[in-house]
Amino acid sequence: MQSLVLSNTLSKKKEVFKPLDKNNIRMYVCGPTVYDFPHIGNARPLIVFDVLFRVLKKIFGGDSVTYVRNITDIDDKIIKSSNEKNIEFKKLTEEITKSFHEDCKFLGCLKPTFEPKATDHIDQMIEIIDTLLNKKYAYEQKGHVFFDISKFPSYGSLSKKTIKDLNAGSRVEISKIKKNPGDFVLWKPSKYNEPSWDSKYGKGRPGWHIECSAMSKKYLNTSFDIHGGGLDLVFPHHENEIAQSFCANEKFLAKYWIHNGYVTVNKKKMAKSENNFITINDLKKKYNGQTIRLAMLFTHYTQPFDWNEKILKDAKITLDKWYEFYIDDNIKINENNLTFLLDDLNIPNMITNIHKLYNYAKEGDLESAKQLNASCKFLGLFSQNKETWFKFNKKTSIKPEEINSLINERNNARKNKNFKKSDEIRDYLLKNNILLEDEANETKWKFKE
RNA sequence: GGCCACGUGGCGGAAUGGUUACGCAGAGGAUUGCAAAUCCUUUUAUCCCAGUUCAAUUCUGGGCGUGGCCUCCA
Repeated sequence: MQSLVLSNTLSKKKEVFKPLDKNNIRMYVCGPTVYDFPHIGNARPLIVFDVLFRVLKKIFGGDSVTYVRNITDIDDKIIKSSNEKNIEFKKLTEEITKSFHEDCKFLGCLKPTFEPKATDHIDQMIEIIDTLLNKKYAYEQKGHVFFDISKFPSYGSLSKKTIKDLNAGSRVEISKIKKNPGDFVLWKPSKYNEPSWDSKYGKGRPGWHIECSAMSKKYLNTSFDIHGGGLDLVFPHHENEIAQSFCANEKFLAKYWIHNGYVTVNKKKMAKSENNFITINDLKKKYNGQTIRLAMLFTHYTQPFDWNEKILKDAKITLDKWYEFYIDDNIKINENNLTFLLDDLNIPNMITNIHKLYNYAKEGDLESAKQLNASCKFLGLFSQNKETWFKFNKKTSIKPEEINSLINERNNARKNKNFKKSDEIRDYLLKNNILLEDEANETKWKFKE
């Protein structure tokens, strides 16, 4: 099999994936901060890295891949949101986590190997902070512990920034208690009514980035293969993770840094703060998870994905076609049909290939139909059987018996050349989402949408 | 202000130093009472200007445009 190639943010190039240990492939992907319901921008990394997880398992064997996706269940936004809703922060994070899990399932994502929570790893975070303090990479100031970025010369290597550039036009008010404006907090004091943990630096809570360094270390060791997430995490989150992990462990954190492009709306980044987001919850009411999944896979993961309804319609039409050849059997994908994914997860090319398989299948080629199924299943599609798929979300007020009797009535009218009546019946059914197809010997019906 | 990414037909979207994918939509035809479905055929594109080259959409430089980051963000 040809080797897997991935776009590495670190080198800004496509690189051949060479595992640190081919019997133990390790991938860490930044999961959600559970303060609000996930939107489709959040869905993209779930889907992208789910496909990568499947590819790695296929290449190296299912038991040789460890995929960690954390849940950040303590941070300022969580505290703010729980205060606003006047509920305990644990209650909020549990509710959002539950919803998040439903969304993952809805989108056809496999469960990661581990899904650690930040609040279960406070001790591990404190351990790293201690190390950084001892090594003088961090300093204490009024109950805070800050990472001193001036002590880490290669700070900014991932995001191609320099400390000098960062200071040039900062839009954030410069904190007086930091040595450098770019220093970031490892530990901060909590107010009396905020969640807090005891530490030698005082009662407080961890800063934003330290949880990922702690959890990746615990589950994947100090160095691992792939670290992934959305493009907006490159700076400062991943940059800071690199700094603190490297300085604490004196080993590189991850070899391949993989980032998915933004989901945009009218070319503008989808974000909570822009108020241009659509939650997965909202979408559930209207679309099947596979439709959303395929729509997102139409675009290469490094490119921006501009959200619009036309793409969902295209995805639905495509799946309707492909599902005609659904086979209820577990068929293994062959190498030819998988190679597209090895080239930096070129799913658009894989989809083109599935269209070709579809055309051969239509000509009666069973092997193509089988590989169409295998390809779709590999991408996490075809998670329902054919019958359930075509019934999904179909609404009509007419009972099947009535449909059949109307069809009979119409066909009688057609025999008597009473086309006015037959067209009336057809229009009536169409208004109720029933589309008729007259074949040689019988009239078939299906849902229009 | 600094840094970065992107610009392909009506829409979505790959790829490539030469032969210009693919899907949706559109057009014409077959078929049909008319449709639908199906089948066949088919139109339309590489932001602009230079340079390198036998040849550039692809490489280089400049311009224009759009977007992103500069400690909320997937």
